[in-house]
Formats: sequence, structure tokens, C-alpha cells
Amino acid sequence: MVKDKFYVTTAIDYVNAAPHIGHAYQKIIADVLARWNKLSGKDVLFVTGTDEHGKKVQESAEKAGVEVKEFVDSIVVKFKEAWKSLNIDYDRFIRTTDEDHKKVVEEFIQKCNDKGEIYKDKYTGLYCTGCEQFYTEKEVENNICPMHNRPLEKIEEESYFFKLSNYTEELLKLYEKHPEFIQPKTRRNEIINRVKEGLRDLSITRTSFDWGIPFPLDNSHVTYVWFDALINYYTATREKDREDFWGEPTVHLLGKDNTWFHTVYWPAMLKSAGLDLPRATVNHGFLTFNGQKISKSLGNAISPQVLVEKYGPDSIRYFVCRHFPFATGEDGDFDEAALVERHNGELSNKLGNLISRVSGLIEKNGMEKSERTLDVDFDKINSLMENFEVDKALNEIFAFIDRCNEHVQNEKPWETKDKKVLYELAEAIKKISILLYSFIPDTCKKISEKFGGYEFSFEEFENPLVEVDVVKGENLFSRIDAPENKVKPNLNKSEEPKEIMENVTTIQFDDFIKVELKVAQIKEVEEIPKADKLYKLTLDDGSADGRTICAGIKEFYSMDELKNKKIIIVANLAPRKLRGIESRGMLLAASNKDHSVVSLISPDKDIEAGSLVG
RNA sequence: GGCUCUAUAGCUCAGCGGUAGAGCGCCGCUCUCAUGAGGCGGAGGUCGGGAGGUCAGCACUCCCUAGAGCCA
Repeated sequence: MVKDKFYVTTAIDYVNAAPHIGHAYQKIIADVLARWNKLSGKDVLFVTGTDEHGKKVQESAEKAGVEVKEFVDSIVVKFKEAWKSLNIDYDRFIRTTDEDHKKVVEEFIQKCNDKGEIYKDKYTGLYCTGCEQFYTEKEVENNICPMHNRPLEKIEEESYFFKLSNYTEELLKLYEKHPEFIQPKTRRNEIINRVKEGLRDLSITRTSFDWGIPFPLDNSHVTYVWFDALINYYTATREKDREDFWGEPTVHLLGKDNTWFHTVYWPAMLKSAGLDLPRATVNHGFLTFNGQKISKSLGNAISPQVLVEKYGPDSIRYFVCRHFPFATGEDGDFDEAALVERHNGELSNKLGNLISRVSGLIEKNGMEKSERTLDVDFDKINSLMENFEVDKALNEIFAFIDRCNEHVQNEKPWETKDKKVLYELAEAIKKISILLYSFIPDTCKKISEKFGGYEFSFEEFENPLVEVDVVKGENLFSRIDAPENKVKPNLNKSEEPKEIMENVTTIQFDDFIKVELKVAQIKEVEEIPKADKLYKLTLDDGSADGRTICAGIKEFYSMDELKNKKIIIVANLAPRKLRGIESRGMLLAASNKDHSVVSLISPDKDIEAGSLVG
């Protein structure tokens, strides 16, 4: 039986700047879609890469004083490292400087030429020698260069042209017949309206630089950007055993700035060469970062690796998939406070905590196969994924996690010790982890290991859980406690990326001094009924009334050890009720990784209660 | 200027001809298996403004206002 195929591509990034979160967003979605389709049992091809030709790259290399190839090699490394840190598991990283790509481009152009759709003519444009750049008549007023304020020269350059004008009607028919070819609808409308105005032929060669693929019909010309870059998608399917991925299985992900080229030039080029068309293009919006447009300098500072170091790959993958409506093509803001909120509220408190409580209960009580199951609507989630609505799919999966937490609450397995209920919960966790695997693979592998090491596939999804011994082990997510610690959006232009970088990974002094630390002496220690970890401490904090706090150190200190001890407390922490007792503040203590050792922080010399620390 | 889209709770967004929804935040209650976790409940919106068609509009049509995008 021939397996269904799925081929997903990302934009190939221009190597003039380092990778940033905007690039990463698209690659993460592509990786999630690739993984999801693999779980469905499909044959999947996932290709990403870099666009390396052109005048700007040539100039950047010259500025850096290195050979062009050497220059692009060094940038490519950065992209590959970024994708590795985010667990982007592509099948091929294609570069437009790859030999097989050059060959495919040459053949492609030959085919278009055989059809008689390439011709030589004069390219006329308004040229500014200051900018070394052509302007269109729409861009300038009275033929004056907007940068240099001097007259533009009308220059004629020899160029080869592609007869794009032949395709106006065919393209309109394509959009009509296959609405999925341009998603979302708003982009489709824009393109239809523009194509209706008619198409001009396309200049496809240049002679003003030579960093590119020599034009096969005339080596004094270089192939210009779109007749080089777009073809990468096809090149990647010319490898052995990958031929069948081209056409119906093909889905292109791209930013909305590239929509025109992918939905007009590209299908026309393919038709001219006599090749099949991709099934769909998904044209997504842009991200801002903490409310700020991602400029080149900001982009350099917020490298994906910096964010991965700070939050971990799964939190970032989860956040961008859950927080932005990918399929609607809307723009979104990568706001670190929102990321922390979702990390704590959804990954830590809902998912992490569910697994923590269930695995702990099973470790103590064991589980026993049950015929009852907790059900989740797989078909609904799968159809959302097929429509690229990854945010809504995650919403459904997390609604199921909520139902599991409710189930724990309602069934009270810590009282009943009901092994069947625990089995039902473990089985639900297995389903959850298979559904989430595409989004947060590292975490889901850990979950599988805890619950017997099942495989990730939608076939396995249907199978009952095998009963195994479970060890609670480490928490999957720790909470992140500093949501204020982020880039401020009101940066002005003079600020260097370096400062931004510091903002990403550090807190400002102003933030630190908001924390009021004080010396306090423990006056009384009391047990709290039914609490096996908490003491109620009455403190002398230098104030007339003193204060009461609750501290989870019962396992580590006896009541006698604590009495009269001087400690450090966070004095201005918002009060919180624990076991009905209002705790006003928190004491400082160090703990090692597995919390087997907890050590209170005390002043080194004797000093009166109420003294400030800082 | 032309075309397209968006406007719903404090925030982020679902919904879409038949009694306004979720998450977060806020307020109250509550469990103790669990990570300052979990659960239950509450406050909070004349669904940007106006007109029209309908038995019935947040949803459809038109106009206005504001914001965004596209114009090779």
C-alpha cells in the first residue's frame, strides 16, 4: 500500500542577517505540521534552507572582507544552530548554492525556454548612481531620487524576460478552482484583485552583479532572484525517492510579504515548465517582539538561542503555536510576559501538575486496568491541524487536560486509592502526550518514559495503556517567576543591540530594589493541623506587631532548631492565605536540585531584627 | 487615491440568524494527591457608531469612524 504523502516547506531565509524569532515562528509551525503528519502514518518531507544569491549578499561579504561563499557558510551555521536548539527536525537544509539546485534551475529555465516563454529585451528603469539602485516611477516624484535629492538617470539594461503576461487568465482560474491555494482568504482577495489588473512580463536576469546562477541561455547574465530561489522547493524533491512529494502533497509556509511571488510567479513558472502545482500556500503574519518591530539590530539581539536558553525549546514552541492565530494570517506580538503566563498557567499548573499528581499517586498505589476511558475528540483536533489552526488544536488538547484535573478532583483517588481511576488517568496522560508530541517533543518523551515508554503515533493513540510501575521523578516544568524581566518596548534608535541583549537575560537594578529583604527573628514555631510540610512562624521583624508567615520547611528543621533563629525574609511579598493562615512574606532558603537538602539563610554576624538586607 | 481586512469583558482572542463565550487578571468559597499547584462560584460587555432588510442580528446589506494590510 502506498502511504499518503505530506511535503511542507518554509521560506528559505536570506543570509544577510542572523536568525530571529520571526524566522523561528515559521520553522516551528512547519516542524509541528511535519511531526503531526508523521504521527498520522504519512510519508513526510520537511525542507527548510537559505537563499544565498544576490547583490546584497555579495556586498555584505565584500564589506566583511571575505569570499562570498565563506561569508554565506558562516551565516548558514547560525541558522542551523538556531533550528537545532528548537528541535526543528527537517529532512533537508537546502541552499541555493547547492550544486543540485543549480542544475535543476538550469533545466527549469530550459523548459520554459522550450515553451517559447523567455525572450531578450531591454529593461528600462530610473537609476540613481548614489544608491546604485533602480526606482519605479511610482516610488519617486518628478524623477528625483528620494535619498540623494538629485535627478535619476533613465538606464536601459539588457535582460531576459519571462512571459508572465500569458498567465493572467489561467491564474484566476486556479484561484477560483482551488481556494486553498492561497490561504488565508484575505490574502487571496488581494491577489485576485491585483491579478485582475493584468500581469506584466518579468525580468529574470541581471548583469550588474555576478553572485548568482549563470543564466543558462546566456552566461553574461545572472539568474535573478525568483527564478532561482522559488525553485528550491522543487529541487528538494528531485532527490532519489522523493519525486512523489512534488505536487498535491506540497504545502508552502511563507510570510505575507512573499505572497505575491509564491502565488503568481511560482505557479506561472511551474505551468510554463510543465510541472504540477503545490496544493496550498499558507501566508502568515509577522511577529513583533515585546511590542517592538523586529528590526535588523533587534533581530540580532533576540536570537532564538537566547530565548531557548532562557525558556527552553518546548515553552517557546508551545507559546508561538498557542498564542498566535497562524491560519488567519494575523500579526502577533511575542510578548515575554504572555509567554511566562502561558508557561506557568498552562504548561506548569495544568499539564505539569496533572502529571506530577497522577504519577505520584500511581507510584504509591499502583494502577489496574479499567474499561472506562476519558475521551478526547481526536477527529476534531486532527481537522483543526489539517486546516493549520494549531492554536485551536492546542486549545482543545488543554481543555482535555482540564477535564483530567477535574476527574482527579471528583474521584479523589488519594482517598479511595482506586487503582482503576489511576489507570484511567494514566491512559489519558498517554493520549495527551501523543497529541502534544508534535508541539513539545522533549517533554512528551519524558512523559512516555515515566509511563512505560510507548511509541508516538496515532495508531498507538488507540491502544490501551500497558500497566507499568511509575516513578514520579522530577517535575516537567518549573515555574518562571520573573515576568517583568524582559525587553522594554520603548527603545529608541540610538540604543545598541547589546543593551537589548542584556535586557533579555538580566533584570534591572530598579527591579531588584523593589524586593524588600529584612532580618527577622523566629519567636514562635507552631504546627499547622493536617499540614505535613508547613510550620506557622511568628516573627520579630523589628515592627511593633511582628508578623506571621507559613514556611514549608517542616521536613528539614525541628521546632527547636528554629526557635530564636535569625533569618532573612522577603518583607513586601503580597500576603497569601495558606491553610487558612495569612502568610505575610517568605523566608529565604537554599535548596539543592532534588530538594533533599534545604538550608535557611541567616545573617553571618548577630544583627537586630528588622535590619534591611541589600 | 484604489482594493482588502479588522473592531466582542481590564488583557489576549473564540463565536456568528434564535437568552453574549473561553483563557488570563480580579473577588469569594473549597480540596490536600500535586510545582505558591487543583476544583467550584462571582463580578465585569447596550459585541466601534448609525441606518436598512428579517418574526428574530454581534452575525446579513449600506453608510460613517478608527486601525492594519496590499498596490507588481
